[in-house]
Amino acid sequence: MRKREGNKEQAILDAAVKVFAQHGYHRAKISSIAEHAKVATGSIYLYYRDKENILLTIFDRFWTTLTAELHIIVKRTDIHPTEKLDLVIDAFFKMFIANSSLATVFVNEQNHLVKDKRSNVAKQFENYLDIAEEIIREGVRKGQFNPDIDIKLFRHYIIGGIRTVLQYWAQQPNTLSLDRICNNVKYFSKNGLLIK
Amino acid sequence: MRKREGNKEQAILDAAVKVFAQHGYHRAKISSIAEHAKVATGSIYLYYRDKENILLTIFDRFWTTLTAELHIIVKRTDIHPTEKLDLVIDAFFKMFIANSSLATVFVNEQNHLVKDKRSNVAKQFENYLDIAEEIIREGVRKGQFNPDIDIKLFRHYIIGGIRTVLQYWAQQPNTLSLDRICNNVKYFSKNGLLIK
DNA sequence: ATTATAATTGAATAATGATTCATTATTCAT
DNA sequence: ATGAATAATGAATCATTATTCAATTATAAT
Repeated sequence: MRKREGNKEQAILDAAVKVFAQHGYHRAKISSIAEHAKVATGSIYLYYRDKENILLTIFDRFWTTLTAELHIIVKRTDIHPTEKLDLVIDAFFKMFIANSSLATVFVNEQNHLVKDKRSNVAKQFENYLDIAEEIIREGVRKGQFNPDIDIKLFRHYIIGGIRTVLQYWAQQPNTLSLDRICNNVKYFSKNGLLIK
Repeated sequence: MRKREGNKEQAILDAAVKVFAQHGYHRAKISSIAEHAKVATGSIYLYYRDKENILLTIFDRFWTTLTAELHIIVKRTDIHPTEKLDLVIDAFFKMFIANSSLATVFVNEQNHLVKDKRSNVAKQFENYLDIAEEIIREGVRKGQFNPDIDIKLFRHYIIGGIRTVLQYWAQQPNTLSLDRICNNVKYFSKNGLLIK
């Protein structure tokens, strides 16, 4: 027998994130991903059924990781919903600190994947939002969050806001501090623009 | 001579918005746009250089309209920055009331276009944000808006939030009231989640 | 009614790039 | 050292669609 040398599966995934970020999914060429991953074009197909499957794998891992972290945060009883919200936002940003290309791919391709309601990504995303919603409901119950807002809308709004500031950051990851962005987002979401 | 019958240019644009919304720009077929617009495939090329040019025209008109309205709002002296912000958000939503497909196209394709810094869409968008920023600065000057927030970040955040709630709406435009969404967005942006 | 001009058509072409597969290379059990 | 068995290669194939263009049709001026 022959053993697989190195972790080509991961190398392809990493390369794909870079190439997808640079050109967008549809313009990204398999041959270019192969080149970046230092494998032959055909080798890609030993690890992934097709091009779409590469993108799906990227998102699958993304949401699986994030959902696991969210679960832990939601279950905690030692902190207030306000702090939980902070932690969720932290966790979200943390995913991108080491990998700004992932932010770009997330921002640009998430929508297309979610559109297909049968896709696993759509389910994972819905599931994530449902769990996160529980934090908001807890905040409302405890009289800390405004009960009049539409929770479903708010959760979309904040995710969208984050997506876009991330993209802004990903364009110049070295001159902008993700920490600063993260803190601003926490502030916006809780306090808005007005002075109290 | 022969005259052009009907407004094919507009018909193609309208059809393209629908088809781009349904399948995304890259999967959208010129032949399908032609079919929807009730013209022959080749006729598209009498009005638009290529496929990309159709998308660019859609966005060009979108931002031109919106920027004109923004100008008027910013210049007003009879209302407070808070109310100006409301009007800007109103104007934004108004663009989509009659055309939910446009919302989807906006949400999905804007990023890709803006990525190309030389594109006119990128310039128009930057210009729009710059003008809108003036409202925030006015609010800060007048002691109504929090001076500690990062304005550039905030403007991306709110645009992103709006984009995403619009997409949420576009998925089921008949069951969700755009008015309600618009009001929530105004509230989120000004007050955030916390009870005062 | 005829002709010149421009608009329109849609089948044919061309380009692109995902996927396949015949071939070659590498590993390991014997 | 040998030869299964699997991994890897990348040029060839195939499918898809944007774009072109020769032919056709409609309009208006004469």
